[in-house]
Amino acid sequence: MICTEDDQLLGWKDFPKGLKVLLIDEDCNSASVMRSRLEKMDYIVYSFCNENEALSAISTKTEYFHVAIVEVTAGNSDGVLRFLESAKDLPTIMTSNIHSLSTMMKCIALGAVEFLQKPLLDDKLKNIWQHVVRKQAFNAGEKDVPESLKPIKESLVSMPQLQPVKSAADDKSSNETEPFTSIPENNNEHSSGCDKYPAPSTPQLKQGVRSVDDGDCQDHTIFSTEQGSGEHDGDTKSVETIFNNTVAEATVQTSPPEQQGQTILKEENGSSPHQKMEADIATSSPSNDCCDNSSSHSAEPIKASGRHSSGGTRSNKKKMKVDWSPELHKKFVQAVEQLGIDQAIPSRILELMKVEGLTRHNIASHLQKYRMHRRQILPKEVERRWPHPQPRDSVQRSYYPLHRPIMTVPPYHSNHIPAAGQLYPAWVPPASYPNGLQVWGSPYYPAWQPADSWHWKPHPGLHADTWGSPVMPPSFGSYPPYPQNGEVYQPNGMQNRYSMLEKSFDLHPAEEVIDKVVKEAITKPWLPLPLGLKPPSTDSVLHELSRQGISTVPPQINGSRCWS
DNA sequence: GTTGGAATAT
DNA sequence: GATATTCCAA
Repeated sequence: MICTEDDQLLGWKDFPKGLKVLLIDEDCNSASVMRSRLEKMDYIVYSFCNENEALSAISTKTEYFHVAIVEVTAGNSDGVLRFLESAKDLPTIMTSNIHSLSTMMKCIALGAVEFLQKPLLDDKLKNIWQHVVRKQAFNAGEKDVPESLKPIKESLVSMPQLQPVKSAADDKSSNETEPFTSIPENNNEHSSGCDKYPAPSTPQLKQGVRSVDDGDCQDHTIFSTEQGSGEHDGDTKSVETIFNNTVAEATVQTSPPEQQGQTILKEENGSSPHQKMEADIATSSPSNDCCDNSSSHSAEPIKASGRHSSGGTRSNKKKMKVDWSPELHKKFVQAVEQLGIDQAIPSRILELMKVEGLTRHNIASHLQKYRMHRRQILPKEVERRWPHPQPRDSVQRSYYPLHRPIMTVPPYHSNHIPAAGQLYPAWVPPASYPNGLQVWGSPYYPAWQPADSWHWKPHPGLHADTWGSPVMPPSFGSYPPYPQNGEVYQPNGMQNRYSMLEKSFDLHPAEEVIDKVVKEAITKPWLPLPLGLKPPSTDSVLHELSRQGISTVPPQINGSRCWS
């Protein structure tokens, strides 16, 4: 998986055969045993009886060592520690019969890559090469990297696939046969059963890659928990936030200011783009000042949280959860108001909001909540303003413009869309807005209030005189106080013309309205004629139409589609 | 097939 | 409670 043909060790066939191991063991017998075991594994062993000899050999550079194995005894710990300090660049594995946590900690703290308790298993010895690869691959400078190992570093560093947890079987089946391809394999073993091969399991303070290992382990655990027993199928983009935080933290804490930690961190961030996005937005949102000009919205990613990235190549079933921050909600409200609440449908709201990543479904869901809030709040306001007895049902449904009486929208001006905040001043001055009308989100959105103060007529029939020319057909008086959906609200083509009509009635004389309607009918003869005019008005329209040469009208005009 | 809206699930 | 998802009608 992680290694391709190109990643092969150049000039190092059968790696790790020939790896040079510096062995320090004061016990000659133990040393010879260890040597023979290592040599069976095709390592080249240089054994020393004490640290000084070894350090001398290192300093004189008579030989290059890839890895050191140092026996720690009760009596030589000082020397061992000294060795560790002096040979920081050499991956050093401690072995010992003693079980002293403090000694282990000291060694590890001083840079030992691993502390192995004796007796040593073959597997552990066999895998010591991993420390070499790791050390070389993630060493800060290139200077210490043998030419033969540089390909390893490059391949490892550039390999986000290091993170995912895949089954060992996968790796084995798909990997090349090059020895170092077993790095992830071993890590997999490590992560899928963290103690199966404990060899490279010691926390490695000097090398960021350790956090990858740990991350693997944690990742696996957390991820499994998150996803259930099932199907994370190696999708690294699905890693939960907690995983990223954990890894990032571990990386930062354990990595020296070298590059490897940062590299890993980048990879982690990259594996969860939405998280970065969230962070970015979270910091930028307070400065959002787009409320002043609702028409100048610029596409803006949403702050979203969730376990999956929306941009993942894999089909993540779960969408990210939209966080309707005040700013986002403000945009929403502005869009709704800009559209006019009767035109505020998810798709249009979505267009106006211009928020990247937001979907129609998100809008619809939010709109649903929005309306519910309105539904809860408006009755109170309505009750306050219109203390007339009225059917409860009507009040409850009045939140929705389709059910409200006509004339709740500003005068129609051909293409003018009133800006938010300018919607209904003619009816109720802002000063008269009740303080108690702190509706959903209103603290954030002054422009919201007018929209909330729908001063619709609870009884159009009763108050028609108050609001200008009635627009109900003659039979309307016998109707329920509130037009049902599909009555006042004209579906399809009827809607525009009619809403235009209704929008015009409050301020425009009937004749002017008729003119508008006539013009509309002329320019868009395919649309049905509006209903809702009083007979004289309708007659006037029809007369004007015939005068203009339009003699036929859609059947709806005479039919009873809306009013019967 | 798309959309909006309500109901329901998470 | 907030949001996503599902269902259904248009």
